[in-house]
Amino acid sequence: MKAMAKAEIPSPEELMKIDNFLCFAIYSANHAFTRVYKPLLDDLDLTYPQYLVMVVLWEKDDQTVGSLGDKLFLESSTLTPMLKRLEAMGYISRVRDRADERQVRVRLTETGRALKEKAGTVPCGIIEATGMEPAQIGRLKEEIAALRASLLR
Amino acid sequence: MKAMAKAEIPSPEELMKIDNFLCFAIYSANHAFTRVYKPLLDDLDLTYPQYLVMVVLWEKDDQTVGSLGDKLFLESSTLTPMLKRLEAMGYISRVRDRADERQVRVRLTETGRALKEKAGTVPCGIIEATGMEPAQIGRLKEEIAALRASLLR
DNA sequence: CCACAGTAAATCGTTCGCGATATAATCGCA
DNA sequence: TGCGATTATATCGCGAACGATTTACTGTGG
Repeated sequence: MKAMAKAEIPSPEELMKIDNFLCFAIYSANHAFTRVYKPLLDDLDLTYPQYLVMVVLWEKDDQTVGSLGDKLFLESSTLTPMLKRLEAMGYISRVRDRADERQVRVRLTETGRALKEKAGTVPCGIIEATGMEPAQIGRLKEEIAALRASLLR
Repeated sequence: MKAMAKAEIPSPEELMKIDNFLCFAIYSANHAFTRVYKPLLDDLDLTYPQYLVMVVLWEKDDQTVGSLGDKLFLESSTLTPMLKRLEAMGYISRVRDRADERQVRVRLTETGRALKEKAGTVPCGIIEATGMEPAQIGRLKEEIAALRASLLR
């Protein structure tokens, strides 16, 4: 056996190996998720980031761009073009708020709302691909969310 | 208290909430890492993905595009433009292999090699930003690497 | 009432990331 | 030998993602 799993301080050499990078594990796992999602989302004509936007809207309809950005940790410079594509596909509408014309209200269309049913099987497919138990998934998710909070602090 | 943390099967409703998505935790943590890296890498004139390429080369110089892609889980369509930028910056050279002209050998320049010293403090800055202990980081990294393996299976 | 600070989206330019495809070199085998 | 299959990289088009900036609206103090 090669590592005694003592609480040793990692040497600078070890610190510089890509396979010891937590960030790289996350970076590459993120790409892996994207690839797993691809075939599942092709049916819905959604990309993975677009799907995340739809999930947020299915959870709560009629949100501003800013509110979506807060939940997804994305900037308006990312969201605006994405939302325009979703609008062009007929899944959402984008309308200036009458009361505050600075804001744009993003709403599901009937088609967009209906898509939720069709997407119902997607999470199962993903869970299966992880090869993990729901409880384990939940635990890992919490740890990573906590990490994210630290990083954004 | 709202959740008894029993090993219940999550309801379809719960499954469709973005904050319960493991993939979203990873997606957003990845963006968070990118933002933390930005100021640390600005000194080196590297983007975060470029930095990862350099790390792999510092670990082992003189690799083919394919070998880099295997280690970073990236396609040539992603790497080729990135490597051209690193070459234009003077950090690497790209030369066709004499023995097998299909391959391109990527090598560090003197400048590129020297950059490793300057980058020495980066991992510490990142570890600090995670707010985690090295052992904890290692454990989490392993879990996510295992997840990645499952997803790519 | 109005200049001005603040806020919300949109726009622009750059870099990543991929799939599909193209190009070019090598390999296998008849 | 030579030709079809395979392999390695490059190219292209598209969709994220961001920082910096712009545009347009709101809200406030004088």
